[in-house]
Amino acid sequence: MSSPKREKIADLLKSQEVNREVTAKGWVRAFRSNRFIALNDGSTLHNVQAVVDYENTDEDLLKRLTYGAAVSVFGQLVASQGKGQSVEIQVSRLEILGDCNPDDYPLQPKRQTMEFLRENAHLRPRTNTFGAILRVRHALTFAIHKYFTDRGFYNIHSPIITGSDAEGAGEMFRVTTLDPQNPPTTETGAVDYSQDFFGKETNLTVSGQLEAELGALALSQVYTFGPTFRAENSNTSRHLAEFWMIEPEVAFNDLTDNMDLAEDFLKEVIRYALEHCVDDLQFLHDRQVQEDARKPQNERNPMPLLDKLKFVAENEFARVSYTEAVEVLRNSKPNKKKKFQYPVNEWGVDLQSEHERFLVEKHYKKPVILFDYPAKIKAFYMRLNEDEKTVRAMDILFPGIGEIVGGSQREERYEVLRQKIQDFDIPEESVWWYLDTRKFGTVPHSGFGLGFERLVTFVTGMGNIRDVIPFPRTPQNAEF
RNA sequence: UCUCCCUUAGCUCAGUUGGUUAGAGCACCUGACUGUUAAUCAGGGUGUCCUUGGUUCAAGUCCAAGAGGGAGAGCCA
Repeated sequence: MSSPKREKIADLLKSQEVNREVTAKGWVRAFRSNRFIALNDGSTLHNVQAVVDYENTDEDLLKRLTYGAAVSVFGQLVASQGKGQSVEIQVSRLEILGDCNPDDYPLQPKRQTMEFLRENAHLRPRTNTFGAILRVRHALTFAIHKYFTDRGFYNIHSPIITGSDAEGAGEMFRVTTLDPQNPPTTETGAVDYSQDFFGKETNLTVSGQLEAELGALALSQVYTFGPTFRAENSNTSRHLAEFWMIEPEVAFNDLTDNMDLAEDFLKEVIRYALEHCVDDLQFLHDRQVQEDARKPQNERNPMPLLDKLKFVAENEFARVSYTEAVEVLRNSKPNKKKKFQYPVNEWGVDLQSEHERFLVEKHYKKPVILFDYPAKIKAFYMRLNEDEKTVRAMDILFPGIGEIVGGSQREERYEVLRQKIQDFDIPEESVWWYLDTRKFGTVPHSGFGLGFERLVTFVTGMGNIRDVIPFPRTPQNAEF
């Protein structure tokens, strides 16, 4: 007798058509009363209840229905007699696909810390929390591609191995095939990279922006969505050594257009998640409320997850120039009472985390777009303003996350850019191709970078960025 | 890289002023019960108290160094 084709549990639970034979496969989440299997296959947060006729089932088989075991059930999909679910499967045939010895299995049907689950990153997708995160992460990935596709952007695949080290975005990982024990050397004793695979020094990319600009100056509207690598020794809940970045770049856009795009984009993908991840976000919302209840008042989230997401999706972001922000900070209570570790006294200082948090969480109480930063504290490629002191840069600051987007209008004037490259001590020959775009048919253009994991952290309400990527890469940790 | 905090059973945690034999819940094992929803009830403790050294009559507890983890800072997305 052949069983019907396996159906996803998400589909079975939605099914209006009962009293038919179905097959479900998944992992046991609970086995209650020697009778009820809570079965999960990751297609949804929810489990399907499979009811076993224990009186007519081999006792040894029932013993193998342990937490984590993989099973296949075949039987009638019927309306449930119990209260917790509308449908269930009356099992007529049960097969253990893979045993799971509970003595050795690290996961348990109870609260486990995210730190512990991180050490079991190979198994944590099987937990409710991590399953929900992975499904939301996927939905956001799709929403991003959809957003840009719907608006006529083209996805550009920027290189992962790069010969350019001019981006200035951070420390880079060297890519080489030379023998680390005994590399070829030049006459001066330095490593001779001309004998390396690419005939020069190469690194993993820290940003696809410069390449995206090349695309935008031909296709007008492009975006990258790829992995980036930073060898910074950053040990925080907001940094990864390997993360995914979205970098749209639009020809003919000025800084205001850029801010409009970034704000609309963020709201739209958050709305998409709210609409398409109802169960998972509700679960993460409840989870956060429970976690908050364990914390002291001052460490709790000021707004529960779903309210926070709706608030961001529905309200205008505050747009504040750097100059205004410095004024606000200078006259702020914590500054006057010397509560800031870094007091704000003069125009030109870089804003610290504590200042950004004050602006977002205390003063404006909503996402803030800061723009027109002092040229001295920003990258070489940003468009110099008429005051010659500020550049057309913008950062979007989110509550709890800090900087989620950093972007700018790019310097499109050849001579000005060339001067900036000199001022920043960047060897001109390493960016000749970038300068070429300003020599041949240059136009004003703008773009921004969004750290994907920071977005996922925000949308899922997780406290640590290492818990929104399947296998986090951080200093001293590349397990799995 | 800097500052602070943590490390006790498989997991989540308690452990008083340094004082006898190391504690709970969950998980697990044994049994009972069986339409349960974190099932329930009875019984069972499974331990290199992170490591090393020190103080002390006595260290899970105090001190020092190291390892691992976390939070914050810097850098940034």
